[in-house]
Amino acid sequence: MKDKTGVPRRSRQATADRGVSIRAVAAHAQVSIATVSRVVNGLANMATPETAARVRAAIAELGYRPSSAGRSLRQRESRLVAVIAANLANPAMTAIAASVEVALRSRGLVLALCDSHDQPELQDEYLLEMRAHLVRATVLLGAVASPKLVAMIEAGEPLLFVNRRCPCDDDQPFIGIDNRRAGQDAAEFLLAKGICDVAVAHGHLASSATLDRIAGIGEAFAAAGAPVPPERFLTTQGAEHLEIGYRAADHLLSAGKPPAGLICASDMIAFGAHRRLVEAGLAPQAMPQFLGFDDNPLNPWVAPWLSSVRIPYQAYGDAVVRMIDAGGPRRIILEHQIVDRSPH
Amino acid sequence: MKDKTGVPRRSRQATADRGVSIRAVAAHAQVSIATVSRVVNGLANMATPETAARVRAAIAELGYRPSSAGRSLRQRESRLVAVIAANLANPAMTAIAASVEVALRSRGLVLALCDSHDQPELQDEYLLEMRAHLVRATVLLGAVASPKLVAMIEAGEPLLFVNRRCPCDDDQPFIGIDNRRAGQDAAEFLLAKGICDVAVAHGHLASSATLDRIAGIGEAFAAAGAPVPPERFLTTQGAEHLEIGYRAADHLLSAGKPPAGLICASDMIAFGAHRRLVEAGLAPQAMPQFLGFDDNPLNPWVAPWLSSVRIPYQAYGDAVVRMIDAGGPRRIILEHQIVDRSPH
DNA sequence: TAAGTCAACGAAAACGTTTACGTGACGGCA
DNA sequence: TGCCGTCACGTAAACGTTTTCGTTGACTTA
Repeated sequence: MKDKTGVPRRSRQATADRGVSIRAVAAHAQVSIATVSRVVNGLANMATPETAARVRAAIAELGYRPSSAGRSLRQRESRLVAVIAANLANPAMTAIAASVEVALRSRGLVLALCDSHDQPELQDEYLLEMRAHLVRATVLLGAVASPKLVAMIEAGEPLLFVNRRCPCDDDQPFIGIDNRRAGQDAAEFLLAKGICDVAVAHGHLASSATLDRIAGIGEAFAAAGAPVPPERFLTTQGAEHLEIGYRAADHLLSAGKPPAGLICASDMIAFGAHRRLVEAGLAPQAMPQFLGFDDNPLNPWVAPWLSSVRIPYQAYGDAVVRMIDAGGPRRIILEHQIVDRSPH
Repeated sequence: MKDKTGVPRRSRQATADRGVSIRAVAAHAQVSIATVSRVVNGLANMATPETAARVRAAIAELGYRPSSAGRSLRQRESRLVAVIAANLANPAMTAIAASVEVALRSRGLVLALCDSHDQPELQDEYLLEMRAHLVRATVLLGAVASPKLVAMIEAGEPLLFVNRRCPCDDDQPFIGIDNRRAGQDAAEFLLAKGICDVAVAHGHLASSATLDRIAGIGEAFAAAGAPVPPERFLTTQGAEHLEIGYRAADHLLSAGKPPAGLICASDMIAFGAHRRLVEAGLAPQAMPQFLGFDDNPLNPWVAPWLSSVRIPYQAYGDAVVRMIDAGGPRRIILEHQIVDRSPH
C-alpha cells in the first residue's frame, strides 16, 4: 500500500514510539510521572526495586527517551556544548572538533558546531545564539576579540578557550600546549642540527598561539648567540596559511639563497612554502630543513619532508569534558612532541 | 573587587540580560506576552506599527532572545539539524560539514555534529538521541545499514542522505554527484590520453558511491574495448583509505610493472598509493597517471601529481537547506568536474 | 442608529520535564 | 497505645514559548 498522496510522511506515525512522553510511560507502568522521572535520573533510593523494574520495562517497551526540550526548559540547561571554531577549513580545527565530539558523546553531551570565520560579528552572533540554546559550555577554538565576548565573560558564562587564549582576559579557562616552550623546542631542534641560518613564516599576531611560538623561537636562537634578524620573520596580512607560506618562500627566493632552516607556525604554511620552492626548481640539497606546527595526520603520506611539532589534538576532547565537569582546573597544558622527519 | 570566593561564577548575573524571558519584554513594552511573540515571529499584520516598534525597542533594550527550549517544546521541533558523519577523519566529510554549517546559519538553523565511526550501533544511538532533540532533519553523511534506520524511515522521520544513498530504501532523499557518470568520466579521461592499462583502488563496497564509481569505470573501459580484469580492482577490508592505497600499490609492485593509469576511489587512497610507489623508488616516467575522487583542497599544494574528480562540496550546504525547506526535490544531483593535473 | 466586519490585542492552555512538598503506611520506642 | 521518623510515592507548580479563542473598540454599511 503505497502513499502517493501529498500528505507529509511525518503524519504516518507507524512505529508509535514517536512522541512517547513520560506521561505514557507512567500510565503504562501504573505509577506517577514523578516516579518515572526519578527512575530515569537514577534517584534509585527513591523507588522500590520492583517499581523501578516496572518503570524500566515500560520505558523499554515504549521506546521512551526523555525530551531534550522539556528537560532544558525545566533545568535551564541543555545537554548541548557549543564549539565555535575560527576556521573549519583548517584541518587542525576539525581534528579538535572531532576529538571533542567523541569525548562529549561518552558523557551524554551533544556537539553544536559553529564556524566564526574569524569574524568578530559572527562570533558574537554565535555566542548569543548558543546561550539562547542554554548550552552547558561554549568552547572557543581560536577566539577573536569581540564586544559580546567580554559581556559573556562579565556575565560569568561558562567559556572555554582552546589553542588561543582569551584575547581579553588571561585568566579564562584555557586548553592547549605551551606554545612558547614549543617555539623554543623548535629552535633547539634546528640548532642541534647545526642550523643557525633560519627564517620564520607565521600568521597574524592576534593569536596568542602564534605570538608565543615566535617569541619562543626568538628567545632560543638569541640564547644560542644566533639571533634571528627581524626581517627573517615573514607574514602576509589577511591571507590564508597556504598563501602565507607561498609568499614567504617567494620572498626568500627573491632575497637570494634560501636559509638552511625554515620554521613555519603551522603545517599549512609549510605546505605553501615548500610548494613555492619546488616550483622554483630548488635542488634537493638546497632545500631548507622544514619545521612545522600541528603535525597534520597526512604528513607522513604527502609531506615526508616536513618535521613538525605534534600537538595532541586527540587529547583535547577529554580535556574539554574534564573542564566542563569539574569546572575545576582553569588551565590544562598538554604535551607537545617534535616529530623528526629530516634525512637524519 | 575580586571574587576569591568559591561561588560559581554563573551566579553573578552582571549584565542582567541573562534570563530575560518574553514575559520581561512584555512587561517592559506594556503589552501582552502574545503580542511580543507575534512581533518576534513576524506576524506583522497582527500588530500596530507603533506597538511593534515599542516591542522591538524593549527587545533591543533588554537584549532578549527567544529561548530555544521553550520554542522547541511548544512547536515540537527545534532549530537543530543533525549531521551524522561516517568518519570525521576524512577531510571530505568535514568539508561537507563545514559547508552545511554555513548554509544552516543563513537560515537560522544550528548544526549538531555526530561521528558514527561507520558503526551501526553508534549510528542508531545518534538517530535516537537526535530525535529526542526534535531535530528538524537528520543528514546522514555516509549512512550504514542499521535497525533504527529502517525504523526511522518507516516512522517518516525527515532523513537526508548525502554521498551514499540510503542502504535500505533507494527512494529516500539524496544529495550527491552522479557517481556512475563520474566513474565513466574518469575512465574516459585516461582513455583520451591513450591509457588502457589501468588498476582501480577502492574502499569497501557497502557504499553506493564506491559501488557506482567502479561500475562506471568498468563500463567505460569495457565499452572502449579494453575491459579491466577483475584482479585489477584492489581493496583491503577494514582498512582506512590511506592504508588501502598503500597496500594496493604494494600489490601492484609485487605483480610486476605498475599499470599506466591508477584510478583511486578517493584522494586519500591516491595519497597512500603514491607514497608506496615513491618509497619503491619508481622513476618519475614510470609513475602511473593518477586519478582520484574528491579533489582535496590541499591537492595543488601537496599532490600536484594528482588529477581528480572534483566534487562540489561547497555546494552541498545549500542543497541541504533547500531540501529541508522545500521538502520538495527528493534528489539533488550536483555536477562534478575533472581537474587535470597531468604533465600536459 | 443598529447591525455587522474586522483589526488589535489579551487570557489561557498546552508542550514534557524536574522537583518541592504533601501524604499515607509502616516500624521503632517510650 | 501514642508519637515520631522514614520510606515510597503522588500532586502540582514552574520553566518559556506558541497559538487558539475571546473580547474590545473602531469603522463600514444599510
